[in-house]
Amino acid sequence: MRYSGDHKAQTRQRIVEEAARRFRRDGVSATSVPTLMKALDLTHGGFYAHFTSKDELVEEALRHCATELDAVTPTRLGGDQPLATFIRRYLSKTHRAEPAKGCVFPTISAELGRRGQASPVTDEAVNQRLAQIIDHLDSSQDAALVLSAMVGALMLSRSVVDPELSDRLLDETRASLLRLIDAERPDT
Amino acid sequence: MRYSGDHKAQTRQRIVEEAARRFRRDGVSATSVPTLMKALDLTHGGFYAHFTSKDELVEEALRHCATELDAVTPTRLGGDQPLATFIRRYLSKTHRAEPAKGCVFPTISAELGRRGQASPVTDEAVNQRLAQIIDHLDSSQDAALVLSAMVGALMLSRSVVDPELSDRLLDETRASLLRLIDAERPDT
DNA sequence: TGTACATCAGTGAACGCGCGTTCACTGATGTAC
DNA sequence: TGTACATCAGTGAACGCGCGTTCACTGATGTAC
Repeated sequence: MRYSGDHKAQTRQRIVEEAARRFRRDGVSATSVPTLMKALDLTHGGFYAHFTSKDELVEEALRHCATELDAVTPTRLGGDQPLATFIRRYLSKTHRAEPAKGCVFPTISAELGRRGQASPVTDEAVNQRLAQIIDHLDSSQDAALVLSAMVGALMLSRSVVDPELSDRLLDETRASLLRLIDAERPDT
Repeated sequence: MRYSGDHKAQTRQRIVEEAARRFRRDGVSATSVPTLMKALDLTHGGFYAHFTSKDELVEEALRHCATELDAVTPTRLGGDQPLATFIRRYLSKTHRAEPAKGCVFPTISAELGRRGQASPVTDEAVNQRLAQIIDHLDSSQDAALVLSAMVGALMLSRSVVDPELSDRLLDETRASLLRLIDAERPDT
């Protein structure tokens, strides 16, 4: 079949978006090319009309995740209200329940840390995004703490079996962070 | 060949320990039974004289990791000195460099969170250990924050490509945490 | 003490399976006339 | 406007590979006599 105009570009985009969802939900190595394509009602062979390898898709999907993050990240820190809102959204039960739509770091950072040795995936985009977030938060001295705690709490709350412990990790970390950033800016 | 006494138990223990190392270094699914056995100068077939399945080994290795944690975890919080020491050790460059010997949470929590759906691995031991740590820290109100931040910072510092950013995550989070727990106990 | 036998930890070929990737192909549609 | 042809996104059988697991086996050593 021949399709016209931007049909191919659209398909490519659908693959990237579905991959970005699945990489976050199931992990990179647990997401196979055949399964991914089937989910889009395509066959696995067609994949290589769009990407030269799975690794190329990984890079592109990570870039997509990093870009998507813009939507959730506070781009300006004009006061602590946006930061507090960011923390509340990040450490929400909605975010915990939907890793596929959420932040990349809690789901695939550990896997990416290992990929470095095995396969040469350049996760430049993700790294840059991480640096950017820290810089944005940097008006506060505790940027690294705030980021690390959010990522850690979300990851742990997802991995824990006991629902009570899971809630506790989420709720207590959120409360502590909000208290912390409030103490830092008592005048606003 | 026939071996006597506790030879079999010793081999089993060697398998568990090597698995615990590799699961943390490479991840659970990236560690194969044949590779694991080869590392111990054994053949893959013999594995099933010790375990009924890889999943059984996963459970046992996680139990092993949880127990090992005792060595690094502050068992008593008689003052903030032990907690401060714990934080310094946890967020050290040594710990960052050696995931195989370190804490389980930063390396396989994300993977375990997903395993829940796919395969029925009961990571009870790991869960209990997590709850215990929080309870130990609980004399401070920020137990969940402290734990989440340490786990998150270590994971992120390992996954990041830029060494400067990696150091920054480790150093700034450590500094923030030490400042935080110091502020909480100004009298000690 | 010396010999015959039973044990069973460990061996390695073989299984079915899904992976990433290749490749000859198909056939609906855009384009040329 | 109508027809012939070229295009190329997507198809699906096939590849080599490593996985988890099975199983008939081996052979050094403990035990019985």
